[in-house]
Amino acid sequence: MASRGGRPRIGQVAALAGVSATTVSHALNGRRPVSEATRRRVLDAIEELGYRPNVVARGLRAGRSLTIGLVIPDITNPFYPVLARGLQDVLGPAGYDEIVTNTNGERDLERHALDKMISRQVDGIAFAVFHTHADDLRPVIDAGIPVVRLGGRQSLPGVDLVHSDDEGSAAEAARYLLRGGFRRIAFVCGPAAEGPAAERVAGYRTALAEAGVPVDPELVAYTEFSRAGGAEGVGRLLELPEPPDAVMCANDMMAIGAVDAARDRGLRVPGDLAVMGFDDIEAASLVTPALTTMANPAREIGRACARLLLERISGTVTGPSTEVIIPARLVRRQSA
Amino acid sequence: MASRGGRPRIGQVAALAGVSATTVSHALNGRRPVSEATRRRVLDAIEELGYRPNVVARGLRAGRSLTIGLVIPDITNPFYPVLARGLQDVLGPAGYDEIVTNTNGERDLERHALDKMISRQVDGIAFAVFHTHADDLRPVIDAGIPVVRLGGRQSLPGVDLVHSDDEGSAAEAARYLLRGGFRRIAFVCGPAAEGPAAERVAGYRTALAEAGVPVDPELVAYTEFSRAGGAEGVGRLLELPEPPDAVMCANDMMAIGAVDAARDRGLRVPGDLAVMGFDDIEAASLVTPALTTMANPAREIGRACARLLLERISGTVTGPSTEVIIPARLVRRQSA
DNA sequence: ATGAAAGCGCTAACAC
DNA sequence: GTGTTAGCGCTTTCAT
Repeated sequence: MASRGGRPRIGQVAALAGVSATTVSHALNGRRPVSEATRRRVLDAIEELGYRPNVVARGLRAGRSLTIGLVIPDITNPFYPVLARGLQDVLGPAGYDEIVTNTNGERDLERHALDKMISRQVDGIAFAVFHTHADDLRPVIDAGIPVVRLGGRQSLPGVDLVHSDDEGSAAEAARYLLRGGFRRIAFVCGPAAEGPAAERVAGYRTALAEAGVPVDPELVAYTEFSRAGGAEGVGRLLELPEPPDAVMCANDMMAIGAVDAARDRGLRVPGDLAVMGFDDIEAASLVTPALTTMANPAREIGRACARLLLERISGTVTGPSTEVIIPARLVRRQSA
Repeated sequence: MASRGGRPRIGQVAALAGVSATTVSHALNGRRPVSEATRRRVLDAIEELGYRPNVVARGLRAGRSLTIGLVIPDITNPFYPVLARGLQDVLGPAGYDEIVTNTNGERDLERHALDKMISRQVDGIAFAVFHTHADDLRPVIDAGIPVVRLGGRQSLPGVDLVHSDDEGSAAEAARYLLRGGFRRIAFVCGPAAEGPAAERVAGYRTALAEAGVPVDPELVAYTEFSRAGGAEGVGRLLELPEPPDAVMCANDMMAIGAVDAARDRGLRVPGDLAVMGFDDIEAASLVTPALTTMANPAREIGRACARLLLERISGTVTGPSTEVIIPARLVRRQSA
């Protein structure tokens, strides 16, 4: 009867209260009536022994673990902690805990992490990965575990998708600049306009077109997703015969680089060149001038993901793949 | 025999391979010899069925969950993701996963999180909290779960402690400034010199004393742990009859505020006033001038914590509370 | 309103 | 080298 680590088990509580384990169980989760007197004795016994139900045993019996798995490239990347928190905002109150695994964006580790999640009997998986093919998800789907993919675009069959509204928020950013009177608005994006970057470029084009501003292809610079990349891209744009008066960057690091480049050439930001970023990383409010940017709604994405997961787990939602798109928020600061 | 969610269980593998469940088990974790031929058949059956052992059941049987709990105030605070990653660096290869809970620094939630960890049968707990008293840890200790406390100073009985070397690193920072020829070195710390702040002030004093530089009490400013606080503290210091030529700040946000204050007064950094931070947050390298700072060794702390936990779990270490102190690293950039 | 017994999926004695 | 049996701690029929 004595259990490992000296932890009391349900039988000891039952013995002390003079009832059966069954009754203790029901007193605890109220699935059938227990007389008030009995309940009191049980509760007292629990208190006295410091009993805490074994969630692992309960899970084994019930066929669910009250655990969800979060599979991400690297928790150290500032986007993911916020995402994780958003998940917990919703999952915690529902009684779920979250187990986190980093994959470094490597496909082998992603597959391995997925296997581990199955082994651990998680009730749902939130995953933000790049290299996973539909094949890799087969085992998870077959195991009947709901999966929500975070970010990315192409939805896998049987997998829900939550991501930010890249196109819409780029359009919103562009409209903000247009309202500010800027007319030669450039866009500094990554090496190739694919994935989110493509959406953002599309939104930018849409907004310009709406406003009747011609879209000059020369004003889209392809470069690296880094501070140096941003500086380099803006450097090239500023050498154009008709340089831009405003620049939208695909992320905040690039925007910081853009400010560097402007400063190096003696230009004032936003006086001579307005700069907008994307994401609203912590540093965005700390640099000088503080960055005007579109806040990446990481926390909202996490929450939406958690809600979807809970619905799938409870069977409230049963249809085919769902796609949830979360709008980004404009954060006005000094750079634009 | 068929299991939930269509997941195959060990019995099905056994049936397909024409052996007993025991043999499958041993083929899998090699605790007793299995003939090569049998092993092959088992492995083939596993492959064919896509079998993945149920870690929950295994854990129930074995009395360990291969899970450790991480209890922190808020994963959104940039220190903790790095810590979590450090833990995983060591825990992952050892087969452990990490379940993370945020407490918002509230004592009730901390207690609740600890209870949850016991219920979930975690094999160890890493916790970084403020309001937990020894009493709150009683249940965990009684349950025989190893606990390592992260940061903080006073070690609780039966609880190991890992933290950064605040005193030593403050001394190192001060020595760096002294080597740079600065002689009137100020320190901007939090509201009261308690906890880590006190250690840092002590290290600062030690280094000055070593160098034969008089320690002027006026040069220690007490203020808030924020950007505004840093600006305010430095503002006061600069109004002194003999203002400092260098300032050490208790964290990077305050250092950024210190730079603000200097700039507002037309002072150049580091020309007129050298500024040093603590922590090396991401923004430290992004602001202008980039901050010279003492890097908070969060990842190393996480690793050390994980090592300690594993040793406690395996029983390699059995003595009384251990204390591990991790040195911080000087990161030279522009501000000093 | 309460108990006894079976079983979730696995592994560790204890056989042979 | 392999199988049978019991049991980890819990919840849930099925009885009473």
